[in-house]
Amino acid sequence: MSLRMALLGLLAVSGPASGYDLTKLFEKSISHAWHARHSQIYPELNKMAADGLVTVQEEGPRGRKGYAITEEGSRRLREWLVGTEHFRPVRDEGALRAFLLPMLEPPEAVALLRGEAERYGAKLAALEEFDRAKAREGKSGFGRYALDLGIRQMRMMRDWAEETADRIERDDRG
Amino acid sequence: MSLRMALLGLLAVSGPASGYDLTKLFEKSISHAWHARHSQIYPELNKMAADGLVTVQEEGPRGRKGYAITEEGSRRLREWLVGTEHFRPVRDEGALRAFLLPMLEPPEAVALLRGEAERYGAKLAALEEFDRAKAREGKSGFGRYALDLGIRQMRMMRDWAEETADRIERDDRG
DNA sequence: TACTGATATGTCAGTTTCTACATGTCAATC
DNA sequence: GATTGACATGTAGAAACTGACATATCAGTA
Repeated sequence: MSLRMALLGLLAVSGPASGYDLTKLFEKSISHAWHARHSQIYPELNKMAADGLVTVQEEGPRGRKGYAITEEGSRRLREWLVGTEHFRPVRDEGALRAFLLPMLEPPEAVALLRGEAERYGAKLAALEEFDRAKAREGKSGFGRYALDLGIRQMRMMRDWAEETADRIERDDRG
Repeated sequence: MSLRMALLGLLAVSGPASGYDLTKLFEKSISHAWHARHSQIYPELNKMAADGLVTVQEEGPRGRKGYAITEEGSRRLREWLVGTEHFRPVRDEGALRAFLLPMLEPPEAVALLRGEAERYGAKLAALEEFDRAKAREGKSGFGRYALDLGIRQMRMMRDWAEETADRIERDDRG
């Protein structure tokens, strides 16, 4: 269900798009929240078209199909959002690794954490740049709340990794 | 691989445990990072035993099997941790919903966010209590870094939901 | 003209995960 | 003695997801 809803959301927010576009949009806009490959997206779009949630609006060069969300799709998305009890549990390998840190020798753990802090910092910089670009384009308000969340997540992870590395070094020496 | 490594980590940290224990430990200690049901855990433990990563140390009442991590299991876990090239993408339905908020009318979005803020706040309180209990038991240092991360995550999500609800209300009125 | 890289869509086999079903023991209480 | 709830392990079918394979077009450039 989540993939369907993510695709409907992207179509609603960004307007009509092809499977190829959606694959890239996933990467660019919500990769820190949900992830899907083209091998999952293409079949799903076909099923969604069969179920009347999207329509093929135009056919472009290279077999391109432009999908658009339907009334039905929009209705279903809103229902799902308001509906109380989904909540697929989080799966975050980065956080899992954090839990497993005690298995390593302190210097190894510190090296791992410094590396992660760097990666999170890079991702943070990319998201902040994206945010600035959106601000310049004048796209304000509603659409940027998720981006704000992404930025907060990356900043939190970076700070945690950095501070935990510091703490381990301090405890190791102390 | 992640499930295997999570189970090895739990066995290493908490000592020998049964599938039943591990199911509850998952819930209690790393549910905000990784999740698994007993229907996934029991078969995995059997496979891990066949692969020599764990051994059945004792057989208790009601068919209980006490698993312990082996040398080989410990080695594999450390290898996996240090090895660079994993990074399963994050899947977080809460964050996905954040992205989809623009689909709702402002009052609906605000109600949704207030509800989530409350849930995150409750989870935060539970983790903080767990942390205090650990501190009282004198379990300090290394083992608590993951718990610290969990606390930061819950606080971040709660604050984001609360502040975003405020912003939407402000924008809606303004 | 040939090559390269981005665009574009698909399938398939294997792995992971979810939901539901299924079974039985032991301790405490009524 | 019967019931209840926590303990304890499993299976099976379906859905979601991954990684690799497969194919073809179009634009720009060497």
